Parts: sequence; structure tokens; C-alpha cells
Amino acid sequence: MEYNEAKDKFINAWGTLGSNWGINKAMAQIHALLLMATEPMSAEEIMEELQMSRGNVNMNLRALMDWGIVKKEHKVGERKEFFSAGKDVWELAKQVSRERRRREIEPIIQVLGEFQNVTGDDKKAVAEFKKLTSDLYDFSSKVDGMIEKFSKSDQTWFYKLLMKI
Amino acid sequence: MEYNEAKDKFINAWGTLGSNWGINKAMAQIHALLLMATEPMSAEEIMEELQMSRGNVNMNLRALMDWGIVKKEHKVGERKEFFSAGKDVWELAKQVSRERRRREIEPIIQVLGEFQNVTGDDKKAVAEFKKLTSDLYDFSSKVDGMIEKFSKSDQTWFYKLLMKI
DNA sequence: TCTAACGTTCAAATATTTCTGAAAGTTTCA
DNA sequence: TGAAACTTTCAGAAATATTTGAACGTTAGA
Repeated sequence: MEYNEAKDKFINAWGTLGSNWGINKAMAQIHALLLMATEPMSAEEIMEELQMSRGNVNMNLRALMDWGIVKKEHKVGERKEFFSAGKDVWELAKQVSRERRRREIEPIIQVLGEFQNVTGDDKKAVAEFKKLTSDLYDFSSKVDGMIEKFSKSDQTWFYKLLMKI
Repeated sequence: MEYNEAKDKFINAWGTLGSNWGINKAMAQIHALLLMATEPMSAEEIMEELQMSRGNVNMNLRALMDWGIVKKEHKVGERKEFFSAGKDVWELAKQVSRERRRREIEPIIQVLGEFQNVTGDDKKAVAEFKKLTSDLYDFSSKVDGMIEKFSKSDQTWFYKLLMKI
């Protein structure tokens, strides 16, 4: 496969993957482009390559920086800002799981916890509801703990874990 | 907290959680309702409780059955169809991870594999691209393997794993 | 201070996804 | 077979999410 074809394919695949996971397509595509870039890129260059508006690129670059997976850089003698994505897949995975944990798992655990003191006339329904939410709470907490551990661990730990599985 | 308040809150939280993960809100809400229900429910009852149209309920029930997390049932002497969601959180987690693996991880591994024979003039870019996609491939394959193992395992295995972590 | 070169914002336009409801299809049973 | 009781489908409507681009803000250096 020719490089340019592969490049497009990769950017598209990354965009689709992102959509499946609640990340918008433009954001995922910019990330893909930066992952592939051999040098940091300016907003201008990204606009050009992905045929996106200035506003869109700016907005999504900021979102990517919020996620901690893209960094802003400055080149000496250049006024423009440049952007780059870390190339370390391991670090990327850790960072993404850290953020999703914070943004999505923590809130649900929070809510589930509040259901422990539900009251009501329909004893059966209340009992089943408490059982359900408490099971969900336990499970989520365990997953939460695992991800926390994972996102602080190093690659060696992960490979050792894989061996045990 | 009063049961009815908790019920609404749970249905809403589940809906929001779903949206974050690329599952549509109505689908997640129907699932939440069935999770809480002490008896299987008919489409009619779901429409009523969630104030949704017949078409919407029908469509999303089918999607939930596709995911394998809702089952159709028949009551003796009743013409109507009834629906229920498994109450076992462990089974639910396994089923969801099995489906997401199949729908999302498998395709990306597929695509990444195709990049191994990329050619092009810019040697540096090609080399870096191959490195990147091969790293992603390795990592995804490992995660894929883990999830496969997980989705076939029993709860005991999972708890033992948690201990080791 | 002024201005060119950039970065940021946001209201409006577009695109995408989801939802509705009525019509069409199916099943059961008298 | 006929018709009541359901379920399914799908075109158009509504709701959401994304994108644009032009106006506004900021900064560095002349």
C-alpha cells in the first residue's frame, strides 16, 4: 500500500474508532495526523491537510490538550504555535484510561452510592433495586481500582499481568 | 431517597452513561428500566413509563437483543411479547465487553495489520508510520486477548486477578 | 504606540442522529 | 376466512452535534 493511501486510511479509521467511543471525529482525526507527523505541526498545516476550518482545528486541539494527549510547542524564531502527539502507545493508553476513569466512571460510582438509602412501599422492588445498584457499585469500584492501578503502572507490570492471564 | 425519584435518577444516569459510550440514550434507558423491573415488561408498558413512541421502543429493544443483554419472553395465555434484562452484573459486563470487542477492536486490528506493507519515498515518515501502527497493533492485540479471556471467564477468576493487582 | 501575525470565540449554518406515528405486516383464534 | 391484537417499518420531523467563518482578542517587535 502506498504511504498516502495508508495515511488517509489511518486517519479515517482513527476517526471512526473515535466516534464509536464518544470522541468526535475531527478530534480523533487531528490526533491521528499528529501521531503520524514526523515534526510538530501548526494549526495552519492541520487545516490544510484535513480540510477543516480554523475554528474547528483550534477547538479540537484544545480538547486534545485537555485530554493530555497533545502538547503545544514553540519553535525558536517562529511566532506560530506547533502541536505534537506523544508517540508512545503505552503512555497514550494510560492517559486515555486515566481521563475516561475521571470523566465517566467516577460520576457513575458517585450516583450509585446515593441509592443505598432508598425507601418505598413496594418492598420487593426496593430490595431488588438496592441489590442491583449495590452490585453495580461493587463492580464499578473494582474496575475503577483496576484502571487506577493500570494508569499508574509501567509497561513491565502490564506484561507480567498478561503472562498471568 | 424515595423509590420513584431513585428510579428516574437511575434511568437518567444510565442514559447519560450510555451516550458517553456511543450507545444511544433511549436504548440505555430501556435497559435501565428492564434492569430495575421485577417482572418482564411489554413494549406498551415501556412506552408508557419512558414516554417514548412505539417505533422507538421497538427499534431499541431489538438493538438490545442484538447486544444479547435483553431477552424476549412469552407469558402463558398472553399474546403480547415481554422483555427482560438479566440481573447478573457480571454476565452483563462480560456480554458488553464481548460485543464491543467484536464490533470495535477486531476491525481496528484488521486495519492496522494492513499497514505493515506500506511503501513510499519519504523513508523517515514510512519508517515512523510502520513503527507506530505496529505498536498500536501489538497493544490492541494484547487488549483484545485480555478481553477475550475476560469474557469467557468466571467471576472467581476475576476476583483472583484483582487480588494479584 | 501601532500593526501584522497569529489565536480564540461564538452565532449561524450544516450535518448527523434519533424519534415519531401512521401505514403495512403478521399472528392468532373464533 | 376475517378481524382483532400485536409488531415492524420507514419517511419525514425534531433534536443534537459539529463545523464554519468572520469578528474579536492578544502578542511581539518595529
